[in-house]
Amino acid sequence: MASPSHSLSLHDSQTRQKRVFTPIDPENVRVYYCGPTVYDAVHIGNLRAMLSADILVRLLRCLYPHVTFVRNITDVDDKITARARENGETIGALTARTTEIFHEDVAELNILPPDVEPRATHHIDDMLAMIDQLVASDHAYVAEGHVLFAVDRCASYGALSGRSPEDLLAGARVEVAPYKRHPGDFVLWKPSSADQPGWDSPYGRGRPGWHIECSAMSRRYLGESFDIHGGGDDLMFPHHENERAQSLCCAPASGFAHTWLHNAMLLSNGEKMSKSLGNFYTIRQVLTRAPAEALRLLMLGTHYRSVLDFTWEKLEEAKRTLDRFYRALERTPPLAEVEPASSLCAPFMNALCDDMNTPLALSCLHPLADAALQGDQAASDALSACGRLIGILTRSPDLWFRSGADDTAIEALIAQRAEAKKARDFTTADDIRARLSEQGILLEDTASGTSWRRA
RNA sequence: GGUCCGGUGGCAGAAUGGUGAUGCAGCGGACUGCAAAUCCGCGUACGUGGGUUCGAUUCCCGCCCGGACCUCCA
Repeated sequence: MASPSHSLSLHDSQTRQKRVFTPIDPENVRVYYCGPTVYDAVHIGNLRAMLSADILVRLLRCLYPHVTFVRNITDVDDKITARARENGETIGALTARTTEIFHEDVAELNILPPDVEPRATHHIDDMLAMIDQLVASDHAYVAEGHVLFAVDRCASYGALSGRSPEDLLAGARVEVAPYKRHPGDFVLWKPSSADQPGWDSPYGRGRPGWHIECSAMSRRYLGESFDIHGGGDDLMFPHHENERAQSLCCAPASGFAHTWLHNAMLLSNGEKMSKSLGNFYTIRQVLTRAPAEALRLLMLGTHYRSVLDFTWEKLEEAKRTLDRFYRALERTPPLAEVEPASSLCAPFMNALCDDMNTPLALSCLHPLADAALQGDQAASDALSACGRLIGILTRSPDLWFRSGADDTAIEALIAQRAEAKKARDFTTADDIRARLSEQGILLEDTASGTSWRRA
């Protein structure tokens, strides 16, 4: 663990203030993030929330002895039902397949798995128990086979997203169903037809509404109150607002999530990256242009609460930055088992502890790389430790610079070129270098000989 | 229409009521057969109009511009 002198501040979306983070139970910090709905591969915009959570959890693990991180999988949803029908596959096959792709994608970005990854379909009983409770306490009502949450029975409804139930009518995009008492009321349980997934319940065969799953699963694994709940900005309303209302009405004194974290959106050409606009990239598309580690660094180069406009230029720049960092680590290899407690890491840690200011933290890495390039062992150790803390610089420089190339053939050409150089036949030498360059192999002559790397 | 966030050098991107980080790109130099890498040095910015203040990029108000949300969303 890092020195206890680092105190973590986080910006809480509900109070819109940066506050010193104080865990409910310092022995077990509890975090919940909303995970994906598994009907399709995620795009790199979706991964931003996963990465924000990853940085948060990695940091918390430095500061506290134990962290429980829960991130759900939504595997029941009308989009899933529709997609499975389009694809001519079963819902189970679709959700299993896309969950696997999701796991591969987050692993590519070096996003660590959560401690618990509950699936909605495994917690229908928990959801129904909560729905029963809400109906019994008159926070919800049954109408035409639906169970609806009554927003006007929750005094603080709207407190998270900063809107009143009346405000919500202004947008006029609410579904005004005749069975709703208030247009803002939302579904906890809805009836399923024979060709829709459904579970038996006191309200008939049906399926859960979107929001209840997170209330049920966070309660199951983290309790009625926990430390941090996070997700993308676009989840703040309605998803988190509704989740909060459900949970608080079940446990009014709990406070539910003490801190809410919302990351801003990833843009593409100045607009939110989204499936519907078609302006998205998957991680596989990125991998054709740069290692996933470059994408990770790119994303960390903007604060999580600021919008980030994705461009290929930024990806290239991130890759070059990693080239330099890895070169520093190659020049002065870090000693094993270094801890981020070194005083050299203090500016970096302070930046991270200030509401996860990753851009500022990254700027602290450059002087370390400069020093490591000059042979400074402590700087190299610190660079490696800081990098690992945020999930970069985890591989060997050799792997970074030279993986996937045919080193035998390259070494042979380098030997040929060395002969040519010895004979001062620079035309041949330059020709060999040019040929390798076309294959993306870059030669570097040094006093001790020629080394190569992938460009 | 409602709610909220933002506008910083060529680009990206932080901090800050008082000499404005960092990176990339650019320019000059060292090194090199030439490169690459590395090293040294240099330049350029607070959307706009007011206000508060000894002093504003920072705080407040108006305006302009951009983005997000307003029951699909990371």
